[in-house]
Amino acid sequence: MQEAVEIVSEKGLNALTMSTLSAKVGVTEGALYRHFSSKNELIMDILNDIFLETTSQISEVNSRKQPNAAKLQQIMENQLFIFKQRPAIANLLFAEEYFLTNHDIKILIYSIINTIQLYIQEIFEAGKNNGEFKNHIHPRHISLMFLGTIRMLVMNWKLSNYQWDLPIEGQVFCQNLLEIIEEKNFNQ
Amino acid sequence: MQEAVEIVSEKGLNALTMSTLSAKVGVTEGALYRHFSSKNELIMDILNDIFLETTSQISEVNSRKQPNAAKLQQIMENQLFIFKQRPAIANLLFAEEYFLTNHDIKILIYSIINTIQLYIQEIFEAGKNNGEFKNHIHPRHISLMFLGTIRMLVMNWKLSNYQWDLPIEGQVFCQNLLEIIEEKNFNQ
DNA sequence: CTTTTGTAAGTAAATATTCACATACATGCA
DNA sequence: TGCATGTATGTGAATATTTACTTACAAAAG
Repeated sequence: MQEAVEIVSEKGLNALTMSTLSAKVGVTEGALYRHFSSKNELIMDILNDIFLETTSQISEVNSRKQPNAAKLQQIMENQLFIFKQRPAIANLLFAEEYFLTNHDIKILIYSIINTIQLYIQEIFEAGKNNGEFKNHIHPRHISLMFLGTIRMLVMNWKLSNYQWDLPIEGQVFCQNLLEIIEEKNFNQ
Repeated sequence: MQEAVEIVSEKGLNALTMSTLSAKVGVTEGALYRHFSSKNELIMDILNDIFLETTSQISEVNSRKQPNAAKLQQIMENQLFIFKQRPAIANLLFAEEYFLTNHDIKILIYSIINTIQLYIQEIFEAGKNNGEFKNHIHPRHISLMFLGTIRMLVMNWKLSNYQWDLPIEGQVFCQNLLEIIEEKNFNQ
């Protein structure tokens, strides 16, 4: 699974075939089928790992006692750091088109993104309730914009051939968003 | 080209093969090669059409004499309406992964998205300069968030099996964003 | 001795692309 | 009008390659 993620990171999802994977691992294709009944199962296992890793990281950040603005900044930083180190994860999470034909994978990606969005949404909700953020923001909308920003950043970063630092740029964006929605006279 | 777009709209980018396309058009595969030297050329021709259509529409909206907020709303509405009617266009524009291996197509998609973002950015810039939007927004950041929101909306819409109306939901999001950045005491 | 894990060599289907050949049709010429 | 010629457009069959996956058999390990 690690080698598979590496292939996707380096050469994109299309380069991940049972043939290239077996070559990279150093076994025959048949050997792969001893461990994964199909290529889809392999991908779904990887997606499940990503799911667990991501949600555990977000909920860890969420459990810390600190302003909600700080939580959001840390989540974006963590997430972009992961994408920076293993771009494959962005490829897989945002490749809904690629799996349009496969119902199971579509459902899985859907639930992953949905879960992440709900986490973010709750943070905005909490910040709105304790007066940290302005009262007229809509947590559901802002959280989707938050994720959309991450996605667009990653896409631009890739299209620019990784010429700038993803996490740093992400911090700038996050600060800008927070500036707009933060209540000026808020004190913890 | 129209039939190709339809295939992508209905069954995704992976379903677009010279075989399926020729079957849909009602000719043989060889006939397709009388008009397009390769599959990539076909896709690039389609992308170029999308490019022209999109930018002409945006600049038409931009030339109207009206508040910048209204321009943004109209652009989002137009764009989501196009995506609603021909989801393929979203597939193609946002399929950077798919074309990771093809340099020409990557460059083309890059320039399309870049151009669109610059248009949006200019509108935010104008709104900032004439006091319509708050002074501390960053046009480059906001425009990227604007596009990210559109993209995320389209993705959610697809993953939800088109269960809600895309343009209407887009309007709600747009109004929310504008509420946050609009200067309250602004009068044209 | 049984289960796990591997190999080598296949499979059928799909892929983009090409080729020799056929038809349709407009234009130019007698 | 009647005929030749060139070009655009199509056919049908074949190409080599790649794809995910399978099967018969062997080694290894507990």
